[in-house]
Amino acid sequence: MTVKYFIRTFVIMKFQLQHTDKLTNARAGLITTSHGEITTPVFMPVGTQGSVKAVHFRELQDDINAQIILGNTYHLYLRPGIKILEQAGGIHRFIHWDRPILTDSGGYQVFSLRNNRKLHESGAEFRSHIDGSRHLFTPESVIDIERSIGADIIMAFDECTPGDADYEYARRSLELTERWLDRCFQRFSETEPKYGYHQSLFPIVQGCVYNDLRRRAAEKVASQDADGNAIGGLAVGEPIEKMYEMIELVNEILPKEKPRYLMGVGTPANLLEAIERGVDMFDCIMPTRNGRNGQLFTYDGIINIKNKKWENDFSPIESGGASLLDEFHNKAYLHHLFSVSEILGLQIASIHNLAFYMRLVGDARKHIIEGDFAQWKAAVLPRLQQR
RNA sequence: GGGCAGUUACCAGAGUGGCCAAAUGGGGCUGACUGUAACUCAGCUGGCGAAGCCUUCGGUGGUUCGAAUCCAUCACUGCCCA
Repeated sequence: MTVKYFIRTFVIMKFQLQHTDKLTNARAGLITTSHGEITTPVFMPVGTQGSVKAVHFRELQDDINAQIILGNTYHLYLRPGIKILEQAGGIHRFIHWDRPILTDSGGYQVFSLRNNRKLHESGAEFRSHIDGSRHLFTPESVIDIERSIGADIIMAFDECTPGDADYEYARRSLELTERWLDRCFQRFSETEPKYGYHQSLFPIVQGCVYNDLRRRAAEKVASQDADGNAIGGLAVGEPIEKMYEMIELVNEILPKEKPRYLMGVGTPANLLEAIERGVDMFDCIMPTRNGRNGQLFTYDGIINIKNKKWENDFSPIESGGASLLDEFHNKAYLHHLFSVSEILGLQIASIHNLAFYMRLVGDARKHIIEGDFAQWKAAVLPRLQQR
């Protein structure tokens, strides 16, 4: 391994808005980080524990062409732990990924592990899902951990409010998130990156499905003057139309000159709807998890490769698809791999789905630049959703 | 030729008088999955249907109000002895 490969100049993250669609709020942009550039709209594959499940970094880079991937603070803190990550010289060196990385804070685990944690003013007390041990996450400790992990973009510690929360719960939850946000920025300003490159802290808009809460949250987030801003607490049980409403409302307030990151979303259709409403960044486990469970996303709709009807379909996985594997293998073979539980099936399906997501947001970008995004979206949307 | 054990749904396998269309696995079919406790989870898997009804536990014939379960007999399978 050449040392040169990992030497980085210290670049402060910047966002350049390259094109804005005339008919919609869709945008095309360019993010610059110490680990390279990211064109937007961008989809970020999720690599929770330092691995995008079932996908090697070579495929991630050369076939899928992921521009940035995610890691998770809660999971990486539990295993391998901060000490190992520091000894390794940070997450990039540890996993050998030289492009940008973003870490989620563990705020989503406050939501998804809600039976294993208690919320206090000071923070969230988790019981490890692995061994039941107790761990206290505070805004301060989360920033410290994210400094040690060393991602380019780090997320504020929040409570991801469930989509069906009542107004009172949502209000209190938001107020806690806002107090935590101040503490996150305070700690962030008191500490330095550990590995010689810049880190950006993104605040997160919560507020559930309530207009006044979302508006207020967006104003608070906008006032931080962060390098980028995130919208959280969506696609967590609320009706889909509410999600789109909230994105619209929040994006009227979030600064146009900063990237907007819609956390944890979503389906291919969700992505296009959100891009249309001015979102620049996405992550979601859907292409990988659903891929492992046999669901493939294509421009001709959603297919469940486990279904009997693919048993003798020798057509390509996706004709003209984004991954090299799409033409290389046929549906009958992938169906076979799933029916005999071969690991290769999970790999091919994950690679296909991620490559498809990359292609989708890449095509969206292309049409934003060419000026016919709305037309393209209208043509493509019904096909994406058919089965 | 003799002795012993066995034959249950696609497969394996529980059930040994009514609560049995029959446990549980596997397989099969379908569905779900949105900042990943997920190669996971859910439903269906004799037939028709809403309830309910109909046909099943190797075959046949019995006993009994009632049989996968008890008896007789036949067939087949496995193991052991000649």
